[in-house]
Amino acid sequence: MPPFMGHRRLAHICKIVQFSVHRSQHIRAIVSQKPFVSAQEVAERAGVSRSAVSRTFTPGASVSPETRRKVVEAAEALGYHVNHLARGLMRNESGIVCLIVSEMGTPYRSTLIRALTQQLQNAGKIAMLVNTDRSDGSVGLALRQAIRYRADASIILSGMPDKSITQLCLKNGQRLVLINRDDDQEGPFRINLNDAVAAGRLVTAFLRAGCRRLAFANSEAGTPSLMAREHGFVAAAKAMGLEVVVERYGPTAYESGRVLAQRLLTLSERPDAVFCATDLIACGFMDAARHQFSVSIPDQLCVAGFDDIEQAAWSSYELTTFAQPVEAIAREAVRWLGRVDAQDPSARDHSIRLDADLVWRSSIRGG
Amino acid sequence: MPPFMGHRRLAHICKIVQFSVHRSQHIRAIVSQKPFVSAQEVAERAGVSRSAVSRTFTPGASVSPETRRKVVEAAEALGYHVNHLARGLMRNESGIVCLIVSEMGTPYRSTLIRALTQQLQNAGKIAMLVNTDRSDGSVGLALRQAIRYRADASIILSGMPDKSITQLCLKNGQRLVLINRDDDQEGPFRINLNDAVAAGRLVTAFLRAGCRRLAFANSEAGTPSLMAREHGFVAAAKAMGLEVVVERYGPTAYESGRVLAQRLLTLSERPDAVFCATDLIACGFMDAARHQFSVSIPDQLCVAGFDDIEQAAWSSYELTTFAQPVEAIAREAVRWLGRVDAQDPSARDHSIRLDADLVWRSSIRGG
DNA sequence: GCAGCATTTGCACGCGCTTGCAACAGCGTC
DNA sequence: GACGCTGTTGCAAGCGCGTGCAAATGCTGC
Repeated sequence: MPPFMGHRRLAHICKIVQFSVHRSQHIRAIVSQKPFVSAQEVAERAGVSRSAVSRTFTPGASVSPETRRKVVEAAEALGYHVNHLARGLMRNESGIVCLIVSEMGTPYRSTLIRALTQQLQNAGKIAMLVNTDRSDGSVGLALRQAIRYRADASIILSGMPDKSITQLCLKNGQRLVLINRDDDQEGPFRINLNDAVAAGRLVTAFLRAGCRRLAFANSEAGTPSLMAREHGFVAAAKAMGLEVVVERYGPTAYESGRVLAQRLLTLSERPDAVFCATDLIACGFMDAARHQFSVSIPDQLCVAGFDDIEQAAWSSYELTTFAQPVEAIAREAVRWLGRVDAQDPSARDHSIRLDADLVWRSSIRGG
Repeated sequence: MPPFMGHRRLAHICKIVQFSVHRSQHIRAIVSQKPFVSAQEVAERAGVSRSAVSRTFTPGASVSPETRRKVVEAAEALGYHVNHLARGLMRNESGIVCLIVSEMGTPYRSTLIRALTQQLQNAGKIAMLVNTDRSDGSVGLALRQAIRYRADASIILSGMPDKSITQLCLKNGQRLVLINRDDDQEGPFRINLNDAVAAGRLVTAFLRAGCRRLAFANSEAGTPSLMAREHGFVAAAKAMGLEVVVERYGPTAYESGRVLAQRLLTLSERPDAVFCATDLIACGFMDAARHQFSVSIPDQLCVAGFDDIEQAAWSSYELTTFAQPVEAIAREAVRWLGRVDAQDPSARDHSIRLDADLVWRSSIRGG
């Protein structure tokens, strides 16, 4: 059985010909040159040893200005680029950080991805993106993929890994960051928001606007952060002596907001204030409320959301909402990765909570 | 000067101790175990040679069922994962595909990224994400990064690389895919839409709705695809004997749509049909038209967009628009990558055009 | 029992890179 | 002039893996 051989591999063999002659004679005819230039070739051209080349491209290594100049010159001429695969192999540090995320088409997720890639690049790292929209065990699969590529760390934006997989990662020297995955696992670095606190503050805002019949519109996803918002809201309302009508439906999306509006606005006692677990839900809710039930916002109904996606600021919505501190989240995540590289022993298990500031717009009276 | 040494490297040295004894005595005290298990260890545990392990994880290699079983068992127990860095080094094929994109927070871009990552994963590849929001030469930088990681290919969703950089990539054996970057460069695979044709069809739609005073709202980005829409629209209108008022402003974003509305709706001869180069622009335009100028859509003004982002379907907009065939784009891109892997010689330079279907919603009368 | 064959296995080399070590060059000092 | 010191360079080992080749193994048929 002829062994598999990609064409790029073939190209490469042209060099092996020095050692085993009888191969490659017909092969040489097919492909003329090997695709990448190696440090070896740069070294030859510059008239120095291969290690000199290596050192030239290693910050902090000891090279004389003269050799460096010769090397850089040769590298430039040949179009040489350090092979990060090989470098990662030696250094045992690939510079790759794996981003594990589902529903990356949604506004909040994509904004976070943008911020993370940006910050990672600033820190000299590079993002690898794994889509986990498919099956449910896919976070585990994604982490395995990360391990295969020897990613220095994985940042999980959606879903939850099994504890066993988490352990596998940590044992393999992978750093793990969980964003908004409120969890008690030891080991990973956890970034969360003060969801409950924020939600609580909103009750006062609603009261001040004169609302009395509060409702909470949630999805059925049951994510810890979504549930924290719900519980925080309900608890704070109860503390004020108010009941909250809680409705949950479907995925965390626009369409669900519409359905939730249908349910909540057809109640005999129609709510006059709704806190939607997410801006996306809020947009759907507002659209249905206005166009289907002719409810005037904020006159007859006050609405708030969470995330502060771009659309919340659009003048069709003018949604009062809590802003995800996206930049701060990304900064903290990347900063932790850097810190851990420096000093391992402590600081392994860590967790922070950030605040989500309320952004006032006109979907709530007063303000 | 003490050479730089990451902690993970230190961990590794614990094995070297077998060869050079006098090192690492104090090091061993610091870190106890090396992070990753290698094929060597699996081989030892399974009682076979290292090559047997390698072959077990190489599809199509010759291994007896018995050895395979032993190897898989040992690998499972040890938590072994093939090192794709090393594999990529040998095979000269990393499995990495680089996605180069700016403004990845916008709906259209993020949807495309989602589709691409999904398809790539299905094809056994993995996406590396490079954010080029920063400087302007950053596409070149991004491509260099792709070369450093020996990505099998780069897919460019935004910006345009210099011809020199393109050549560098191709010379280095990198495949290149340009999406919606209408260009005449040889070498890269180019996926484009029939922008002009689509834009032309819209003129008829506007006429059928009884519109006579046409306008085109564009950004100042000057992207080939945006300009193609503009020119296609203007040309088709001219063929019908109609002039088009063209206005351009700012980046391709919601805010620009608002400004464009301000400009176009304050004209003495106010247009009764506007084609916005992008859905995002259209949303801004509609919002300003309605809330600022109290224009009723579609009664007094017909609006169309391009992309069919999720928000276009929201009931605040109900925007008639051209759908980017996102899934088809992703499929074609990935398919081409696969094809090229198989047979290099021909098919290097290739280009396809896909159709953008018109999605009818209520922002144009009739339909 | 042995030649002939197909299948499996181990050896050894090399992918491109980093880095410890030793050798070496240059230079000031006693 | 010998010595020590600092800064630079080449050597060679090795990161974890794939794979050609040859040796080994198992099997069939005479």
